[in-house]
Amino acid sequence: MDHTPIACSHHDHDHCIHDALEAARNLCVSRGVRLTDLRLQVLELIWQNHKPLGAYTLMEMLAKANTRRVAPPTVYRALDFLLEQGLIHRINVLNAFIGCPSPGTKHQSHFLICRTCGVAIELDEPTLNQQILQVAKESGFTVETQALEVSGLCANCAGANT
Amino acid sequence: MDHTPIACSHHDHDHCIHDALEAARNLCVSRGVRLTDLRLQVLELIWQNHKPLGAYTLMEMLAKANTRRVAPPTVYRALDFLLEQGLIHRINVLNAFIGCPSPGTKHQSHFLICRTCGVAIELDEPTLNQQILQVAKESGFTVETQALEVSGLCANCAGANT
DNA sequence: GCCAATAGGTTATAGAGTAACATATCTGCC
DNA sequence: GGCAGATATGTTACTCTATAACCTATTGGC
Ligand SMILES: [Zn+2]
Ligand SMILES: [Zn+2]
Ligand SMILES: [Zn+2]
Ligand SMILES: [Zn+2]
Repeated sequence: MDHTPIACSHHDHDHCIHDALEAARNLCVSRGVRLTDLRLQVLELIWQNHKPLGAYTLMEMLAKANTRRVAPPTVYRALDFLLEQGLIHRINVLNAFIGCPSPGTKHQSHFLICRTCGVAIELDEPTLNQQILQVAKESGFTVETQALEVSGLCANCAGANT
Repeated sequence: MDHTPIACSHHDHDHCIHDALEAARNLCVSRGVRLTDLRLQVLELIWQNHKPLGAYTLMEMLAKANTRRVAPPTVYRALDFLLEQGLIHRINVLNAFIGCPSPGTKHQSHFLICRTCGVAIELDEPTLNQQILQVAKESGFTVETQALEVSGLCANCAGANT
């Protein structure tokens, strides 16, 4: 069974970017929130590839793209907005941010993270979510957010070593 | 079904501390590594309760306990040692560290974290681990480490609100 | 006792994130 | 259009977390 994630495959990534920005625009319109130039630009930079980017990396990228310098609070506010709207996720173990391929649908933050190439693959496994909720319930715990961060080697990078 | 975790129950916590330090001593002896005064003291401080503590909080506690000031690298080196030996876990979402109740047995880092009282409950659910490995395998991903951090309200804190 | 290895001390700095306040931009209303 | 309140961004300064680099002390085998 070969379910190689798109992030690890050769693919038309312009398509990923386009879809993500389109979905973001639609969501923000439907919610009546403002996807400003800055927010859109940060989202676009995050989607440059399937690897999580740190806030300060994004700052540098913004500085190069914009000529103008951007201070930390500016980029963090944009990131906060994108997080609130579910357009990106935060990868705690990396202090970094990555675009969500399915914003709008309520879901948790479950990732496979390759330590070699840096790709982060978002999982969509309702049964995993269910089992986590079940385990928490047995301890009388009320779940608000989940973060599953699995680190290791993606299919490409594991294959390269054999 | 009431499986209230020990961390959320009234319990003889001296017993928790004693067991943890005893287990640590035994493990380090059997592995031929040195559980120095500093490392033991840091581990003991971490075990003061069932709440993750930050490195700088530990530094302050050390300073008070020791009279001598301790600089960041000192405490981080002790933490690195304890992490390597599996005596503590790192809670990424909090940038904090917590004692492991079952060191020596190879296992992953799965926690329920209460946002109100700060308690972190370590899960021991082999089936959850298995399911995560299965999901990763389907993506061709080689798992090295897992970090599941579920945030919400523990049984005590959820109950207090009703 | 001596040497190599390991652990800890010290200083400085990098990296991540926020508080507080000023300015600009947008939106709805007159 | 012009105004007022709300929202968004700019700016400065700072806190918290973590590590690099180098030096000294301690340990354990020979
Ligand atoms: Zn893509
Ligand atoms: Zn990879
Ligand atoms: Zn206890
Ligand atoms: Zn609680």
